[in-house]
Amino acid sequence: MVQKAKGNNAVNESEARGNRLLASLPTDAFERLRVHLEPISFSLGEVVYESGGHMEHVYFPTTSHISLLYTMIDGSTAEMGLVGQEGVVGIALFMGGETTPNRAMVQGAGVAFRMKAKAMLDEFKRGGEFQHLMLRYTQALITQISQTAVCNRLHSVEQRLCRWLLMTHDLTQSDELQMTHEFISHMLGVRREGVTMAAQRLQEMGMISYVRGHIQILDRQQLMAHVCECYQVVKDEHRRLLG
Amino acid sequence: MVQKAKGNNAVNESEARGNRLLASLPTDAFERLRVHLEPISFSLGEVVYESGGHMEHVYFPTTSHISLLYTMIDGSTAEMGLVGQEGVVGIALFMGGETTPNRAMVQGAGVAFRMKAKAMLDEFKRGGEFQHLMLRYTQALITQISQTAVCNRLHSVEQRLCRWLLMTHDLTQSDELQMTHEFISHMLGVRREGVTMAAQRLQEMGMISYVRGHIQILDRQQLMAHVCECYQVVKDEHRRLLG
DNA sequence: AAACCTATGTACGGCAACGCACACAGAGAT
DNA sequence: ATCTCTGTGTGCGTTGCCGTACATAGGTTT
Repeated sequence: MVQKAKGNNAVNESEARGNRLLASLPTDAFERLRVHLEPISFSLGEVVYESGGHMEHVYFPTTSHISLLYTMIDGSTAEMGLVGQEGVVGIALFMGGETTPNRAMVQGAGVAFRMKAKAMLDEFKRGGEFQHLMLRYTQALITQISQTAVCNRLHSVEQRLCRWLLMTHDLTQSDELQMTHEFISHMLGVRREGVTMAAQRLQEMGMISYVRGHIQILDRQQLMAHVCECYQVVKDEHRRLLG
Repeated sequence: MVQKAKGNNAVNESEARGNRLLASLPTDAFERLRVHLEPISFSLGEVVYESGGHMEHVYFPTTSHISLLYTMIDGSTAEMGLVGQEGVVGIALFMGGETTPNRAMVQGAGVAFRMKAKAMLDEFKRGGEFQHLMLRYTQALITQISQTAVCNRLHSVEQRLCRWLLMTHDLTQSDELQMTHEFISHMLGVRREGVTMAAQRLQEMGMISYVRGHIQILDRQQLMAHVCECYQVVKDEHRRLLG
């Protein structure tokens, strides 16, 4: 579940730079952080942070991606944000809150680099490029969450499924996503049957094809044409902030 | 619409400290900012920031409160957050984004203190208590937006109306809110008729009473019993972060 | 007091999504 | 080869909210 790096303390640079935030750091900042980075292998469904729980690390995903979820008292859930190689999990640590009232769960198996909170904070407090980058990313995440709020209110399950597939595809190297309708339903905050019906329609239109937990993205262009504006808004804002 | 302070440059301290963030500042930080503060009187419906527009100031509301809204291409709107005396409008300026893709609109007429972006940034970059406070507030706002995302997905118009009334009441000194069903419908992202129906039910249950743009909060306890958990989650998290 | 505007009330058909129940099928286990 | 589990398909009736249309009632203007 949690696998440490092989022998030496310093981590492979080009691997760690697979995370876009780490990749954007100037050499000196990266070198300071490097010794504190530790690769981790995440498996699907693993809980990275529990709601309100103590956070010991921040995580910079490279090939993995992580959902930010809220769970209601009655057990129903909905996703508010999605973090992959373009971001970092654990912003509450530098924002000063230490915890958040939501859960972070692995949505795509893969690798992330983690760092102890203190090491991260030391660099953050220098006030240089690292701080800048973390804050700009946080703003991009705010846009994502905001757009999710509005999208949840105004758009159909089918449109939201398109958006979710596109976002997930952006974080995945292959065209095949490993996830069941059931899993997606918890992310979108709808019934499993609702996902099945929407997925059927997308399949009929030739955008995707699926069997038992494997979804193939067949026609990204068509998905883009079918999705609500929310997808592009978040994408554009991310590009504007972090280029 | 925009009224400047009377004679002297420095603003009345106890008035400006009506904003809870300014109130929490240590004396030295407050004194540095003080000369840059300027009182403004906002009227209902006024647009503070346009989506994607240039931001020249940050605003610290005291008696006013401001909605953060997103407007879709087709003109439909929904609120993602609400800022009053406990917060600040314009976080994008210190987060490094300079603008945001959403609009800020006055939802309750009243006063705010504004400050030029540069003056604010100079203090922010000192890395002291002001920076700390702004970041912690931003985290509280993230919680509010996140909870709105989830609430929009999982709760009924009636529950969301309760939440909205309670939040607005918290930012208002009186028990009377000045707003029409139409206005509220744009905030909740539903039809005007939907608000009318929900408001009727709350009135029948004795929680509120209303006539033509005036809503009286009659029984806060009952509203609290009727609202979804989202209200308390946001409230608690805010207290934890900024207590 | 009449005219007018704005805010709220009411009604009707329609649809998307819900909750529940159960059938069927792919994939691994015995 | 059969069993079992998990994932997907389908069919109800129900409900919450939508879109539209129009009626009534406070307030304001003339």
